[in-house]
Amino acid sequence: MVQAKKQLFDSKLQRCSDYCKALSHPARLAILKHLSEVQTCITGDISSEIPLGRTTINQHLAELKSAGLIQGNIAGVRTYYCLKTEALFELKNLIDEFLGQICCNEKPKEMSNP
Amino acid sequence: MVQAKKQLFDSKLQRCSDYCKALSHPARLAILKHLSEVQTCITGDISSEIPLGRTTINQHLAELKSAGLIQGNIAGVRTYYCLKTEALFELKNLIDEFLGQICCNEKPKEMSNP
DNA sequence: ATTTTATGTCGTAAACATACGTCATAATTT
DNA sequence: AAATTATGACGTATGTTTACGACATAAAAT
Repeated sequence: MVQAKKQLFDSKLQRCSDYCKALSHPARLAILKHLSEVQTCITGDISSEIPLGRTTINQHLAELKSAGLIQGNIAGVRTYYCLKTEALFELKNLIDEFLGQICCNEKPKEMSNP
Repeated sequence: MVQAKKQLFDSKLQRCSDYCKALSHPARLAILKHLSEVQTCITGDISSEIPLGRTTINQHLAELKSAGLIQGNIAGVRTYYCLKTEALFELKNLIDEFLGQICCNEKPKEMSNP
């Protein structure tokens, strides 16, 4: 395994990069956006919204699910997907914290510290 | 080209996913973090900080450069790298905007009007 | 002038990601 | 009971990323 080198890094950097990876394809961003608009919907709705084949969408959904950003609830023959807002907040916090550390000050109120 | 399908998506989603892709490896996050701590340094410093071979680091540096997140200034035999803060702010804004749209309200301060 | 140093370029193997077709299956509908 | 529908699982071709060794080159040090 060549990619095992990822394990050598700080676990916070790993989690942050994993979330970023989940966001690293426009189809996945479009899926998240669509889910936020309709709250919940089935796979078929998503694949008719987005210009990719159904199985490709399914693959992207599986990735978002394994990143923890969405969840699927099975109801008979359908699976209803929705956002996992806790994870989206965690992601936001991780990215904000990272960017705050390296550049964009995340807490512009705290002027009184080295 | 299979990946040409990316072109079918909204350009803002594309830019956002491209930035996220640049952040999708812990080595690249570690490089950005190191650069923020030392302001500027040469390739060799980075590859002794980070547990990967020099050419691998070079590859990651090239990716960060092509994403516009860092720049390298040649001085004799050395190349001094530093962060490009404008790009980091743009990245922050894009991600904040995206996450704000889908979940985490991005402007909790603005209760009235600009 | 020769050696050392810092970096970039090229090649490449292995692993992963992307995109989709086909098949299997289980719940509805007819 | 048979047909339809929605989805997941599997296979696979092509493309991309990751990781690194080997070589090239140009500046600096000796």
